[in-house]
Amino acid sequence: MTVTEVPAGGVTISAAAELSGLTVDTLRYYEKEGLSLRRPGRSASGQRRYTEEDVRWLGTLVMLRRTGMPIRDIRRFVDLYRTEGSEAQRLAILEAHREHVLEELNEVQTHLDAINRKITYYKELVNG
Amino acid sequence: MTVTEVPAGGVTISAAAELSGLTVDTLRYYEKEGLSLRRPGRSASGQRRYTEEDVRWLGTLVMLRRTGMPIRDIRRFVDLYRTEGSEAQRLAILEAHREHVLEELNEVQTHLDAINRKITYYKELVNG
DNA sequence: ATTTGACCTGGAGTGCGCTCCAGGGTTCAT
DNA sequence: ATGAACCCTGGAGCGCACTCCAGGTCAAAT
Repeated sequence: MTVTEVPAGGVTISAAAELSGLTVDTLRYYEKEGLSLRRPGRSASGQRRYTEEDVRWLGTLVMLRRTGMPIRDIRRFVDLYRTEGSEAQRLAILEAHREHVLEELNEVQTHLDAINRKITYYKELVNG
Repeated sequence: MTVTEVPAGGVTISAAAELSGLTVDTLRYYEKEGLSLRRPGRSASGQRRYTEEDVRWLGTLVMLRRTGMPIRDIRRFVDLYRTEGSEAQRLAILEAHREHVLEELNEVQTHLDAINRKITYYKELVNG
């Protein structure tokens, strides 16, 4: 099932979880924390139904989380998303976040270089 | 003060903290958690004195932590370090960790690409 | 009719990695 | 010799991001 295969009536929370790579619990947690762009609709009996757009938004949340943005900051971003004419601010947040991620990557890369040197050293020690 | 400027008698915990980029509390915490290669020596009055080697080891800890290795795994690594003839196992752990870090970097890079696309989109929206 | 299984809510619990604190001793410049 | 600044220990506390649980509703299959 790909994200484009969301039926008209929307999918259940467990399907949305699978599509997004999150867990059912995490989806409900994110919603509680105000990270949903809009609360997903509900079936007649009160169960969540995620539209394609909802599922795409989950992808955005994953993108931000997995690059290390804290929940608190994502909430600020989402709040802007709900505000008309906030495009410039959203852009600013994304650019600041990108800088942050690049610094992170840089630092990790530096430490990775050190790990590689250590590996080379051990390889010579063990095999050489 | 660089790592090569550690005097013969060793430096205090606060100096070691500055040299390693960790906090005094973290140094004591790591020691408690068994991450010290050897417990640092003590002054006559019982204060820790870090030698140059101690400080270099802190650098190794930082390298592993900042690339995401959990305390628990680092402890296993340190235990091997204290075991003679464990070089092959140490190498294996480092290589496994490198793979893990590379996967991490890859995933973050993928999400970063998505962020960049979003930034481009907003830039056109805002300026264009 | 009842069993199964997915869903619901509110709230408690967990694991991690620190971080802080109380209460006490030591070192050092003035 | 006194006050500020540093160090010690054991243990409590914290922030984060989930994760789990109890107790309940509901729909569909048997």
